[in-house]
Amino acid sequence: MNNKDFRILLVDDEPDILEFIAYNITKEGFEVCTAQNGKEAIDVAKKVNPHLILLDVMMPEMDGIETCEILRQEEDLKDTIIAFLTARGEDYSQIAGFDAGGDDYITKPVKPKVLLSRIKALLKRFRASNEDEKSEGLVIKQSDLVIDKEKYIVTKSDKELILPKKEFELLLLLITKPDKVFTRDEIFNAVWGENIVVGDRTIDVHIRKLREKIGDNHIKTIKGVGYKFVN
Amino acid sequence: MNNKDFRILLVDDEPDILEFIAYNITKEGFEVCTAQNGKEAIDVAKKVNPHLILLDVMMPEMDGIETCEILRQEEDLKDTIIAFLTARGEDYSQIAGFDAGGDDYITKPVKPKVLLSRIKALLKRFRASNEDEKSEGLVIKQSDLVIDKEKYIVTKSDKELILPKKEFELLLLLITKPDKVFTRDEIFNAVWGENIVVGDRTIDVHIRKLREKIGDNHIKTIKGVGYKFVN
DNA sequence: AATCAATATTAAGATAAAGTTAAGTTTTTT
DNA sequence: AAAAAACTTAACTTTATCTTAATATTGATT
Repeated sequence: MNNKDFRILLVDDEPDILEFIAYNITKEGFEVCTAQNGKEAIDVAKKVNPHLILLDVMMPEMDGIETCEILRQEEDLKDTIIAFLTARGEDYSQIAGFDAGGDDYITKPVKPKVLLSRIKALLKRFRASNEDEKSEGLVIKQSDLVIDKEKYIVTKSDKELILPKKEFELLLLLITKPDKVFTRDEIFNAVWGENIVVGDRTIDVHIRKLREKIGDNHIKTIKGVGYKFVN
Repeated sequence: MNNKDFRILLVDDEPDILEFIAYNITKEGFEVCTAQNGKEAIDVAKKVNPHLILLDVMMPEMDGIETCEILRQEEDLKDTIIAFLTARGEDYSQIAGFDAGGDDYITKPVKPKVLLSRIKALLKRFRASNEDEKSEGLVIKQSDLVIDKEKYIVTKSDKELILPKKEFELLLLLITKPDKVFTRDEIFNAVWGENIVVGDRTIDVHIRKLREKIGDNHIKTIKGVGYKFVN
């Protein structure tokens, strides 16, 4: 997949910024479209179905957060990555942004190089998850476990287990690559996200609950390294 | 690439802060060096060529912004990430920081966990560009041994061996260059890290345990020089 | 062959990492 | 608004792994 196959929707109310950023990402070969407010953004998004939306938080009328929440309800856009553009110091918006379904936030002013590096990182995630889904389908089977990603259900030898979100995602992560050791950092990034900070023992507690439900012998600890799923 | 392979230069005029932050990032295994002013920072940066510089903005004589501008002129430091440390509310400095070539800013006071999360996010960019690691095969084979880095497993003629972290890394080091003699210093630097001090016999004990598991005839002692892996 | 520094061997002690539990928070559901 | 569920934290326990220390062995050098 080439840069030119990625559609990026850029939303900001200031024409200067719009032009500046659009220029820089166009130069890298991405396909860019723009919108000046939340309403327009939603219209354009529905039409072009972009892979990535760069969404300014501070906008008149409908702000970025609100726009994001509406975008997230759109079924077609569920795979779209949404990154917020926020002015420095707007700590609150960062947190709220994640609640609203944002995947990342980028603080303005941002240097073109940095921005592009962030965009590429985000799109890499897209590539990765896209390939996963195609190759693996929505149901994963490993030993006595069947995981249905869509239904959010785990079946252990024909018994249905209902796992809370975090436990489910943790299991899903480990099980996608059986035997691979996932470091704590990898797990945090994948399950909690890069910018969320939680205590050291949180992961252990979730591992424990998982083991309680799927059996002790599936998740193995490699002390000082991480955890892995084994059959 | 391991945390201990990342060099971080920390610059702040207040010894307390210096010590506090240094303590916290050292604990995570990063290699840290410090400087108390802009001039010193430039000297040290040239010498150690750090991956990341955490630079306090408010410093007597030469402030962080100015220091950054000078650092940015250094050819060797063009890949170095520079992040500013600023007190909350110093609005101006943040903007100026980006003009000066900074990549990020972090507001003080900062909680250790948050700081570390930010640092890891910044260094991830480095890792990403340095990504030959992944393509560089995760499995190494030598004589009857197969080492799987991803799974953290060593297989000796179809028998799985589980090696603890230090033993695994030690074997990995030796086996990447069969027949090369690694001195004790080289081994310490690679497996333990530059700043960790352990007794002389520690290495012998690990070698012994390795020999116990993979067979006596693979690791050869060159008295007075070091150890090497032979087939 | 005697010497001596370097390495080997062991087992015990120390340590850092992970496990456990229960009590707080927060979020979601009713 | 109350209740329940999910998540996080914190204090404490356990354990695998690492280090040390004491003693033995090796092998180069004279």
